[in-house]
Amino acid sequence: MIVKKKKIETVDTREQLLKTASKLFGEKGFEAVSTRELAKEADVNIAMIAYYFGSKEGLFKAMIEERFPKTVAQMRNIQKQEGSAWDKISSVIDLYLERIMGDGSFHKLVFRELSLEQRPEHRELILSGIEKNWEVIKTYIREGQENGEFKEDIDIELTIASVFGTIFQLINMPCWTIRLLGEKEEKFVKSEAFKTRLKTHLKAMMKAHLFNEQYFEKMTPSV
Amino acid sequence: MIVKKKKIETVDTREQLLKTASKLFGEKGFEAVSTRELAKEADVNIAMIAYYFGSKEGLFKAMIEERFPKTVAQMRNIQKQEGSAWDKISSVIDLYLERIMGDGSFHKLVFRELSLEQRPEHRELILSGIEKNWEVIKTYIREGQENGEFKEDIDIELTIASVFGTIFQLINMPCWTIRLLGEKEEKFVKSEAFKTRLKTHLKAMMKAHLFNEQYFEKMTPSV
DNA sequence: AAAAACTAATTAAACGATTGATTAAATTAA
DNA sequence: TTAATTTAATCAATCGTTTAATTAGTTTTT
Repeated sequence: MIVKKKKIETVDTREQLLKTASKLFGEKGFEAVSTRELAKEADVNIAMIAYYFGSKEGLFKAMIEERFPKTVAQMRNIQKQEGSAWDKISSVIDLYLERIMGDGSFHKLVFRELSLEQRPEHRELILSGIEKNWEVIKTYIREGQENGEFKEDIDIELTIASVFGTIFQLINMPCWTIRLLGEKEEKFVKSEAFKTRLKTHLKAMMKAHLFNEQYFEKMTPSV
Repeated sequence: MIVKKKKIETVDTREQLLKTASKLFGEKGFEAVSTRELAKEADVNIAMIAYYFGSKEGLFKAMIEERFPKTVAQMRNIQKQEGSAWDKISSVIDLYLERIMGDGSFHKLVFRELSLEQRPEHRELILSGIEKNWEVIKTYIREGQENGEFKEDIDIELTIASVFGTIFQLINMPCWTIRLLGEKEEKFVKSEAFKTRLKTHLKAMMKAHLFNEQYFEKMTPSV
């Protein structure tokens, strides 16, 4: 009988490490954060990293693995939704933006890791975690093409890249964004005003790009 | 009379360090590359880093500073060019894609640095180096709006973010790109076939997004 | 023209500091 | 009592940097 014998409600320590890891790795990068700094920020003893995760890299890996399941669940809800293909795509954009803007440093970390030629096993972990995100959009663009809502000659994959690319460019590099917009403070990028502006732009651009002309003229722009 | 007194034909060492730094920092990130590894790859003694650049960070800084002047010069040529606003934007997209795809790891490095909350003085250095790039596009979109070629209600700044975001998403994270496209090898992202595909998509999307309908109907799609 | 003096470039070795990881002892809660 | 958790101290390895000595090309002196 394999059972956990003791179950103390400490809870915190492990969770604190995961939370702090997400924050610091996102802000500074994996190698730039020392285990001592991480433990101190989490208010936990250094040895706890090895105790719970085996190593610094184990902590990194665990953090990635335990974050993704949430996002997949959210995507499922959209798939059940009724409505036009455009309505669904619009919902995906909304959901994705809410999620990313609510947790900036984790997504910074994720996409920074994909740009590095290190730790291929981590990249694989991440890719399989985010694959669902673009598969959903792909499905809806196809759906829109089949019922004549969208143009036939759309490069679906690169269109997906444009959606995600726009978001990440703006959210993951706030210093670039405020410079582009002539804003003063980086926190502007996290504001509701900016979120709305980004949604408006993305949807306007995607409408122009995706819709067939006859459909487009019939539409009442909703934004 | 200010003259170089001694001129030994060593030359290489300094340049080798800059070149290797661009490559390794781009591939692995600044902190992940040790001075020993860098010196070995450059086939140069470690002490040469301090000798020419003062420190590892000095090397990083010098590398950034000495790379940007080239790109600014290229931009100037486009500004002289005659033609419609769209022609100019099209040229900027072409030029920018050629440049980035010809030197992947430097641009990886640049935009990774912008996503980090470290070394603010480096970020400032980079931002002032790339500011010209988007200012040019901004000018041309305005030009197109003024002569009726483009729509009036375009979010110019976020449109720029979409152009750069699309490119960086695809070029800086090749593992993501080949997964999205169902390709096998990462070198596909550097191929001429992919470059053409990306240009086609970007221009098609921007045409739909920017052009006024009446202009758009008159146009003969050139791609 | 040869020798000496000079100087920039390069080297191998070592510096102290910090890294990620581990230990054995102490503490905690069931 | 017992096992899970936490602690402080320490490990060897590696980090970025510095040093003192050497090489090689240039200039000056003889």
